[in-house]
Amino acid sequence: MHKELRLDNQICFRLYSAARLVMQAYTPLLNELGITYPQYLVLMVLWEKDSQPVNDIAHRLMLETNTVTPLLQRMEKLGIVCRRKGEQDKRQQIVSLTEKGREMEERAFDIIPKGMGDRLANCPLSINDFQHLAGELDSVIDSLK
Amino acid sequence: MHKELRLDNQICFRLYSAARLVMQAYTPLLNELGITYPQYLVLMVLWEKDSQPVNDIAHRLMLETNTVTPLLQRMEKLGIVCRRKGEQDKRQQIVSLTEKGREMEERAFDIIPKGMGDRLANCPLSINDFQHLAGELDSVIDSLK
DNA sequence: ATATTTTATATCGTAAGCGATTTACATGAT
DNA sequence: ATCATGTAAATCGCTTACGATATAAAATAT
Repeated sequence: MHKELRLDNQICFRLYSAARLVMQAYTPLLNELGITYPQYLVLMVLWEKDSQPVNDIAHRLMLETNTVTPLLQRMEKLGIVCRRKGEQDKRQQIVSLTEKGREMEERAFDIIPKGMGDRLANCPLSINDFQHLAGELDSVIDSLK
Repeated sequence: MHKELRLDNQICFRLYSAARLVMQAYTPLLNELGITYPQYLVLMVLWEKDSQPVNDIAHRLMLETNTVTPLLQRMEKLGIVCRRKGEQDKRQQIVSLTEKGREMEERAFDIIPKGMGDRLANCPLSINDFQHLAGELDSVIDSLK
């Protein structure tokens, strides 16, 4: 029985569980908008800067294009983004928000921050703790990406 | 442009990315054992306590049985666990390690801790930082599960 | 004892993720 | 200019996740 191999000693299991549980907390809120968490991530990327090629979106999210392409195809079906061939580089697909996608930012702003605040109300961590956590996660991310 | 909706301000995106990147770091190591990360989690549960019903494994991993059942079916095909009906309660499936599954603990011990240590060598966090991170993640997990 | 409800697991459908390969276009080399 | 190399997306196959539903056995109610 090796203590290194005990579940309770695994930082990765904690990351894996925390990520899943936080995504689950988002789910009912995102359902009101009719989107999933990864779709919400794509929207945040596009709200920040509209009309980007698939590759840029994938890099920003640290995902492969073979994950992002089908994601964008589903979002196109939902009518929240549109895709068109790049003009200088015809290999690219430039992804842009539709009017519906743009309008979702206000709705998200009304629903998500408050909703997540409520869900994390009984979490004992302070704003400071969360900032600290963010920094530590950034260290892990930077050293692995 | 709402700063609350910026990707950089999202603790959840960090958790999601860190979890994926750490799993990716495990992948080449687990490939040597011929298993995936969730399968490794199941093995850790069974190495700790062999012969458990599906429900107990699912609870330990905070997963639903409809995730764990197919996972166990694949592991059975790989010959690392076996499943048999519960004797007192015939609804249960008792999952046990095979000889192959039991032997994998030593191989995992030879490969995983050292391999992950190497991969995180350039991560600036100390042992103390990791313990602190573990505590903060536990707070998030406890308040959401 | 029989009917109702709960519980344990399995099945189905859909959306991610990701390794491997393919296709179309662009870029650089000769 | 032609050919080789590189790059952007897309496609394929497989494994998670998870909501919803089904099925069988157990527990409870009447």
